[in-house]
Amino acid sequence: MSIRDERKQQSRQALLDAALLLSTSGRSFSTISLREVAREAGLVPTAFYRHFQDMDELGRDLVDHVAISLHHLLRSLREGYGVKASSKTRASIERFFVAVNQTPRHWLFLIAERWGGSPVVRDAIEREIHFFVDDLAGYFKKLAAFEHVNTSEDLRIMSSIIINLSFSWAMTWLNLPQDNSQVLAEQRELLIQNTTRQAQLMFRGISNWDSEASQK
Amino acid sequence: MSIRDERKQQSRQALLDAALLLSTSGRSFSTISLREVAREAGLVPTAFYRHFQDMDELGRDLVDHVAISLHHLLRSLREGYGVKASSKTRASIERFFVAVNQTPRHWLFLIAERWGGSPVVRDAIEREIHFFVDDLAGYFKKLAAFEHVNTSEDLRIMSSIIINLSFSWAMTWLNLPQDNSQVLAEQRELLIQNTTRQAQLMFRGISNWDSEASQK
DNA sequence: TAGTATTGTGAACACATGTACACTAATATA
DNA sequence: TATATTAGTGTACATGTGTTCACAATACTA
Repeated sequence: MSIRDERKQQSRQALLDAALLLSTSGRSFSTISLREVAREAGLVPTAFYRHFQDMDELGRDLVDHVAISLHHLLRSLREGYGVKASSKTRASIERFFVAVNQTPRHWLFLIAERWGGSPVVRDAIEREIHFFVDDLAGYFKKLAAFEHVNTSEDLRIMSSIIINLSFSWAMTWLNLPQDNSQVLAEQRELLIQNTTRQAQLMFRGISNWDSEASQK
Repeated sequence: MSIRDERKQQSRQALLDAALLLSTSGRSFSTISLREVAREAGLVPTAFYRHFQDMDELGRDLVDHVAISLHHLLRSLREGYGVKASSKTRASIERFFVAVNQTPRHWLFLIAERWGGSPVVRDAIEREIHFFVDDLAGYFKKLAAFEHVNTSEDLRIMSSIIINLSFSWAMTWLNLPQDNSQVLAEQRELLIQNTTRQAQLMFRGISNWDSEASQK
């Protein structure tokens, strides 16, 4: 890559980072302005147009960026799961929250903007979530615990439940008070227990599933 | 109530209605302006201040308004459920979607703004959802299907799963294309089937729940 | 090395916003 | 009936916005 292209990529990334930062610091994507993003990225407002046509295009690309990152993270989460097989549910939940802590702003952005104020971003996110659901369903297909689930439609349904619920979990986790006091540790422990039981309930439903009986 | 107070209430309500309308027409609460709200309500911008100190206060009151409405609706949903007892899941889901259709903007507002751009509104909504969860858990306690669930903590967990999932359901429902073509009818049918199975999976988990075994 | 392409700059614009202030018209109170 | 309250009005101002345009500086290309 040429020197010029490389620097352009840097500026571009600075704009994306700035937008992510601003839209996950108590406000939302649709409330931040082009000028703010440029300022945060250390650029003059007009330079924005050298990289994106408008905030919509920035939003779309940001969704792409975030979705790819989360996709990789989710896959690595699974692999970790594969090793210990169907060990303790609690351990899986803990690993999930660690993953959320790794890139909190990505989660915040994707989940908050899923129903947020920008139609363009909303649509882009909904598409990505669809991919997530399909991907997870495909993973389930290869898992022993799901052998008794006959149709791939049922697998998609389970995948979709888990993804939607995990979004609620992630947001509740990220909404815990910021200070790292004793209170936080207690609340985290409580939330982990709570979430673990939710997951256990899910798995009870799955292992007792009967594709034929619930057909109608 | 005096004539003056009555008219004041009317204007106040007009402002609340305008805010709800604007923030559920493709945009979000944090992107609408005080002037827009006043305009939509048929008032001059400065008249806004006769009713609310700022948009934050309007937002808080709007959450109150919406939460009360949904609370009543949910309770009436339950009563309808009580009659037919644990009849078909599908019928319950259908009644749920009918309820969503009854006040779509209330659902849109509450769910979208739950993680939206206004901290004030976010907090107010989180509080209300907490009440919803407690309320539903209290209802479960009296239900035969939940007799085997020992701790009220477990009841709250189930309640919380169902509420979070139902929000996803409502949003997916409301996101279906607007035109009332043949396509819409098909997509609705598909979504109803899909959602019904999700609910059935939940109930499988609940009826096979064992409070002791999952304790740790 | 000379000329071209492109990233970033600075000034300027028309416009929308939140809010302050003095004012009007109608209702409430004495 | 005379006076006091108050919901709604109209003007005004400082500020932030998206976008345009001509320009500067630097990396690419012939």
